[in-house]
Amino acid sequence: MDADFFHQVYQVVRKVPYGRVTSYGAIAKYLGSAKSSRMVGWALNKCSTQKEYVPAHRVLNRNGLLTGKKAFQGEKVMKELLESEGISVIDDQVQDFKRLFWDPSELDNYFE
DNA sequence: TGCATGACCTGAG
DNA sequence: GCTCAGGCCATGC
Repeated sequence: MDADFFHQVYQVVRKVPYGRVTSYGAIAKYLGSAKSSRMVGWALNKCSTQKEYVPAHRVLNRNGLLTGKKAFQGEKVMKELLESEGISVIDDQVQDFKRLFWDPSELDNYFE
């Protein structure tokens, strides 16, 4: 059972569609702990310790800002990854973030 | 054991 | 509309 808050974050992030991005708050809220949005960041910070790869580059803050780029191997890696998916990133700011935003609640269709 | 910090969000002034 | 403060849980010294 993936009762672990961290593990749940990883699962949700892994299910983020290609070319889409989500926010820490959305994940936290989806997990039922909107106030614990900080933990989402911590979870992703440890994502490197996980065996399974976690597309943390698709997770941004509420403003669509690449706040966690520092946690990556290279600060530009996150930008490269996003651009590689067709997402425009300017000054660590995702363009059309509102449009590319993907809410985890849509997973309810696949979950049960 | 206790204080401080961290990839944040929400509410109130 | 913008700014300040509070809150959440976990990790580090």
